[in-house]
Amino acid sequence: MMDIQAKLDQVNQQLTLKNCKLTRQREVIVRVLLENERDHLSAEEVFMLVKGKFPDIGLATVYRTLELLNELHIVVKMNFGDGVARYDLRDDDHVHMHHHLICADCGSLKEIKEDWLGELEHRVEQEFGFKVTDHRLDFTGTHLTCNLGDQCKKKNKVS
Amino acid sequence: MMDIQAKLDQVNQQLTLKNCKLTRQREVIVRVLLENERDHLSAEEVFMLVKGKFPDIGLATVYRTLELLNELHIVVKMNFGDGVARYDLRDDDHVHMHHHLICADCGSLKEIKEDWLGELEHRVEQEFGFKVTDHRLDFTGTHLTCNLGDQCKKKNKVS
DNA sequence: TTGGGTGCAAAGTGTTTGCAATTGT
DNA sequence: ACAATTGCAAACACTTTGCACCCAA
Repeated sequence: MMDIQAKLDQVNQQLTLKNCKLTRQREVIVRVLLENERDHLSAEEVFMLVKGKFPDIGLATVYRTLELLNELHIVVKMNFGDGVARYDLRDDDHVHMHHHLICADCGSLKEIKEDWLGELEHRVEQEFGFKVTDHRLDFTGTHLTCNLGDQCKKKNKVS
Repeated sequence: MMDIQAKLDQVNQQLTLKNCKLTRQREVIVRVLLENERDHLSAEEVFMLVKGKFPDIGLATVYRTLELLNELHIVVKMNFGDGVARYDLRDDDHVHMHHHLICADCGSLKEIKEDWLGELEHRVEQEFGFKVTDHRLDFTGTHLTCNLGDQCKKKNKVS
């Protein structure tokens, strides 16, 4: 996990390359993403969190910034099928997406940080002449110790 | 691949269990899905195709039917991140979803019918105490022989 | 016959866009 | 200074819902 200033410098550098500016709004958004690396925040959630630090921000700015950060490969835009896009800061050392365990009972989401697909990607390249640049692997099911209750997000259940 | 009447009977049987009726609209929708098993149709696409055989159908009926068929596990509802849900008739012999190759150049989508994840699912169960009931595996990249042109759907490109 | 199903139009989502005002470099 | 960026509101695209009428069992 990088420290905040280093990350901001890195972001600023990438923005500059694209003739873009590091505004206060964008800075706050990056900070919020950094402070919530564990979650997969939706634009609306980012908006709420950012509003705490910068009340005048508009939702459109959040969408525009997240889209921009996605193009710069600073965040990954994901979609778990619940109708909202979710955004994650991209690790520098992990080119590939993490895998996910989605609990059908409580809707919770766990990340697996390892990359389990190296071999399969090789196989795809061999058998199908398809050069893989990214992948996505989600498992749906139930974790046996599912603690329904406070954390239960059944309403947000995927698919 | 089942014949049409057999599939309709099977659907009818499942509908009956849920106190639902096999209406003409529902029958036409199932026929359309059966005739386009290779594609991953969106609701709108199903609507267009159904309209050819049953011009008076309403879009809402298509959505309601696809949702119903999804609940009955007759179709799978998928989401490739392009903002539309897509629906596929579920194979009887393949419990799990197929895997997908999504070409970043032309947006085309190829299916891999094999299940490559048996071992990984076992590992998830062991290491995380998570019972997998379904999964999803998509690879993004480019196929070397990408024929841009007629088939190019870049506009619909995922993510 | 009657409860489930339908079409239509209106209402909901989540997201994008046009524009005048504002801001970072 | 001036292009990039912002907030707002309106526009969008996809999907869901309320309701009076309709039809399959």
